[in-house]
Amino acid sequence: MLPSQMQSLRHVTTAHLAQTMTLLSLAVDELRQQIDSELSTNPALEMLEERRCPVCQRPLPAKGPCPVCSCPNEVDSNDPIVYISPREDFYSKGDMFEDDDFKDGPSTPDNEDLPTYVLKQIVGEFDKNSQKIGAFLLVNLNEDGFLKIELIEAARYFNVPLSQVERVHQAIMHADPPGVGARNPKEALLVQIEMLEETGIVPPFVKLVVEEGMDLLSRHQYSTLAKQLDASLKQIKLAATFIQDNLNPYPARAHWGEQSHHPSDRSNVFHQPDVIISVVNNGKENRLFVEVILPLCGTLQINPMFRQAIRGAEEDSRYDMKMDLEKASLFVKCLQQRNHTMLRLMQQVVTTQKEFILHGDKHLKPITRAHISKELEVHESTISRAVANKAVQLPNGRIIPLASFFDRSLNIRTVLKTIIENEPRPLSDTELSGLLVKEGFEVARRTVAKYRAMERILPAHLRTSVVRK
DNA sequence: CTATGGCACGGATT
DNA sequence: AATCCGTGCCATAG
Repeated sequence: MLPSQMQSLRHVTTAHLAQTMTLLSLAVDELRQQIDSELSTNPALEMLEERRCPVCQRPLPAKGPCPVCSCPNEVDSNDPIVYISPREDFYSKGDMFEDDDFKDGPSTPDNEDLPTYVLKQIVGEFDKNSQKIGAFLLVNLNEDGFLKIELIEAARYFNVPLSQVERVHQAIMHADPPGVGARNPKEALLVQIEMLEETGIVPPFVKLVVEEGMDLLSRHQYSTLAKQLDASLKQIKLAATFIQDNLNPYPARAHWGEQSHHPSDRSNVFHQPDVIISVVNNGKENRLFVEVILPLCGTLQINPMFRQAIRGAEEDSRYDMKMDLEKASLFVKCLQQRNHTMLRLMQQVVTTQKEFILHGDKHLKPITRAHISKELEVHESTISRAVANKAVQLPNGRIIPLASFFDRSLNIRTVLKTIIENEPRPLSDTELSGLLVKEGFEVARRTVAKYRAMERILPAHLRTSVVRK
């Protein structure tokens, strides 16, 4: 073997490592870009257009949904299903991933197609029929994101019971952006409040204000409002600022983030999850269904024609072609490795965090990347890369960074929140610390303060005592 | 005097 | 090696 060839080989193997690492740390949209560019520059690569059902492994029809495949394919065990999914747009409407680069700023739901965006989030939960209903509803949104038809109309149109339409409608409103598809600002706000209640503390009276006093609220007549609701002016003002800061009566006008948001907390809003977790309620047991999104609908492979062409090629062009071939197979391998790692990672994470995924923040187990890396027998940095910049969508529609699965204090914080919610008088940090220790969480008084800050909970003397009627 | 927020240090995590 | 996080000490506000 010639030294130059040796060198190129070695070069290739180190490149292999490097590329695997970079691929691993890419999020879906970045990965898609990468694949596209590789595909267009390297003639040795080709894509085999093919979609297989992830569960039953049968090829899918070119079009049409198969989120949870319709062939009942029972593999019963309690283990979560984890698989690599081909591309997430079950409803492909043309190719929305054209060359329209990121030049015109980050993609917001505004320049995406809102109906499609929302639809993608809910298809997993429903059968074909309900999906159609969802699509129908979403098409009939106005520019503010409100539903401009009555639910009954939809029910008549599809000839299904109203309750079914209502279920779909609920799912839509709970998708991102929260409250989309509501029939009026009030409904949107209520949905948002409901969703916030799951994760954070909503000050007293907020709900009541929205329910009873929308018009007064919009006219800033706080004192009247206070009288009417039998609350203090302070409480009403608190509620009002909360509404202004955290809620959005017009869900589709997505100028939601980036305002007075404190530096801590509040994950950036990810619009494209790398992993989607849903529950399959297969009769008896809730089984988790995890898909790692792959921005491809087919298999990447070496073009066999290209191999042949090499043999008949001229001597001088041969070298270049060989390099291309090397690069192509390298890329494919790296991609496989990435998928493999992601798969194992998710398998592990989902298994240990099942409770959290199903039942909320309180059940998050404080796990570290180091721990996972030991389980999987890979280097810590591998896990770090795999976790970084990724987003996962939970069954309830929330999209959170994958890193939150490794939050060391989220569980304590939520316990703290519930304590504060339930104790009738404002407790000082010291008292809270004591209570937490009783629950089995050893935290110093100072730390309680930090957690409070993270959750944007006001200090005791500014907290209004809980409503008592 | 008590309750909190700020700063900074040390150990864990990445 | 760089960063994050819990915690202690101290100053300040109520």
